[in-house]
Amino acid sequence: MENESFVVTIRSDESSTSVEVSVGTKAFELFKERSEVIAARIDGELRDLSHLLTGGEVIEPITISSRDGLNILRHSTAHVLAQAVQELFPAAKLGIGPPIEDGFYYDFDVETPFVPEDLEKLETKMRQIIKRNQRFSRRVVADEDAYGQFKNEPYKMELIGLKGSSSQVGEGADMEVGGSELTVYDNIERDGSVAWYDLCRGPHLPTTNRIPAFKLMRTAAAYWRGDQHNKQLQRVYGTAWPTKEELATHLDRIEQAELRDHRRLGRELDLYSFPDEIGSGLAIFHPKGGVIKRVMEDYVRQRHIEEGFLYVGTPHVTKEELFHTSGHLPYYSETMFPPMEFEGSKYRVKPMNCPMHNLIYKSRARSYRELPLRFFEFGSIYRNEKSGVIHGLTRVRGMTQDDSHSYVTPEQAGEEVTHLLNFVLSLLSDFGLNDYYLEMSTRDDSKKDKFIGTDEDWRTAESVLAKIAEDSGLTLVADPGGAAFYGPKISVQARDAIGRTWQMSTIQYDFNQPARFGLEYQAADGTRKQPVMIHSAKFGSIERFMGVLVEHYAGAFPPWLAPVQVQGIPVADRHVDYLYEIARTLTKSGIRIEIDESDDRMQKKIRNAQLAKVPYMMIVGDQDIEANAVSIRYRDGRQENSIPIAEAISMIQRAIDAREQV
RNA sequence: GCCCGGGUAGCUCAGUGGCAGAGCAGCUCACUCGUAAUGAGCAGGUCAGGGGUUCAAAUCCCCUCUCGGGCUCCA
Repeated sequence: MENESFVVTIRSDESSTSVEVSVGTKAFELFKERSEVIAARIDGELRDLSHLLTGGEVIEPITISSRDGLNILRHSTAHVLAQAVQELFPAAKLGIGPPIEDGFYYDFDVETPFVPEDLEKLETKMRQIIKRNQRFSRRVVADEDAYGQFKNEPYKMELIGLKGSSSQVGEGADMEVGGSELTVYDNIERDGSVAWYDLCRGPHLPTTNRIPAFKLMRTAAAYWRGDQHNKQLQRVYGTAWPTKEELATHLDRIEQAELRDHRRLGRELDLYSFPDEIGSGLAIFHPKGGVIKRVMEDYVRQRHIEEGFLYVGTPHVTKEELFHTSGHLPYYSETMFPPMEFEGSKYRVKPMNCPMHNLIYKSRARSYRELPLRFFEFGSIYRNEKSGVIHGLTRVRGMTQDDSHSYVTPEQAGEEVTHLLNFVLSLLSDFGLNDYYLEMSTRDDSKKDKFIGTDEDWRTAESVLAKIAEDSGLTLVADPGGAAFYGPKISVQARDAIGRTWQMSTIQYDFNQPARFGLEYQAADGTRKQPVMIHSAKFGSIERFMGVLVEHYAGAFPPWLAPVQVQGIPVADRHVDYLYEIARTLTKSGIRIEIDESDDRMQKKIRNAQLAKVPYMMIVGDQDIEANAVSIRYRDGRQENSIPIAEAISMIQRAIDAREQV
């Protein structure tokens, strides 16, 4: 055997070195000393460490903790799960099993859906497979051979047939057939026998015992290839991490996230509830939630007026003919509550406010001199959201939109959209939300029956919005097919503090309703022209926005939003009157103070105020009274003693006015 | 809407066919206290609702409502 050699380049973030290796060298031999390296990017392609080098390659090590490395770890763990499922449930058919954010899933077609106890059995089996230390071994197969080897796996057969048209395959499935050639990964036992194999693009960990820490999280059903007309498969979600500590940290993060769930905090802080007696997806606001809601509304109403909006009011129900005019029937009827028969007419609760605002516009002749004409209200709307999607305050059936409609000339449209976007962003910032991105929702050209209007009008509308969205400099995500039936939209997707995103503010460009309602204005040249209307909700819905705020602040609101701003705590009964005296002054300035005159001990009162997440505890005892002062304790345990009364009040007032967090 | 899992006191939960339970919250009484739970007592339930099996059902079966997780949907 010749001892021929050649040169390859190893590149890492900062450096690049050439090494001479002998023919037949595999990638892992370059990283023998580095157990954290689990794969390699070779000439730009992710490869297994068993990849055979032929000379001249540029090789980047992939560590298990890198983004690619985590995906590989999780994808390999998904394979181990699938193997475990088929060992325990031999009749199970394989779906797909991709890595996802923080974990992975694998879909299976099984006769009986998995139950929670199955997860424990599967975890035990997976640990055995990991211990057996099987090798992940890649091989390329021809289509014909693949059909033979997967003849008992109908879903894999379907994917093989779809190879190369990955856009049609469905989310996640490119892990199976995303490459240019079909590959199979064999799981090979230490005795050389093949324990299991799966259609897969790879790459994978070298062996199963390179999975340091994993956990199966939950089961769920999922439609095959994401289409509700297809069969539902049983999905198992899991997570995997480079170390046991990171797994523990991840599980702890999830626990922390549950503590700030707005449904839980709503109950604990007595903000709102969802009584069965009223119906699913319909919230009631308790006094403390009512304070937050009112402060939000007062503030946003004031800001609208400052921005040139005219406050209007419209009813909750209307004869349904109005929605034929607007196009909601039939385009939107599935999402509307069914009609009520009344005095020979069918009435509907409104799912949107725009038709009503159009009637205000139409109530008299309009001149170009009035435009932009901006109507705004808190419109209570009702939508028949499917039962399975209702979720606390963030997905409800009855909500209030801070809804506006700007009627503009086509020439003014761009400027008005810019104005609205800036307005929206300033409001988000006032509420302390700064983690969001924009989404641009356009028409799906293949589903024209879901949208009204001409191609040309849609092109115009989409280009106006797209330009402004791009000019904003914010992250912009495309959402093809997500437009309203009457026009495209820009929306703000805000992240709550635990990373979930919600559609909040929307700005929609609508050329359809002005035409359907016959809206017009008299132009400077005396002709009658059709306005464009721009729909916009700044919070989106007050309910959803409040839900996101509760989670963002974990219930510890900045003083201007806090239901109780100051909790008065007397050290003993004899200090109560002094507190009430101070409370009179605070109440006069509009500061919300409550005094705890229960016969709890002072320590208990502090605990209660702490659990209620009140921003200022005003504690008063003999020493404070003597000094004509108060002591202020904050939620983080910080305390300032003996602050003169006037100074304490102005300090609190300043924080409220500045909308600061304390 | 679909799949799975839940629903026991205001809240969090125990209770696998044989008398309905605990902690917290609530109420009463005592204590008047300087930084995250004072003590004692009392009250609180159509075990989601309806139907069935059984001598006997919170417990087993069926239907409905509802909540949770996920999928689909999401102006």
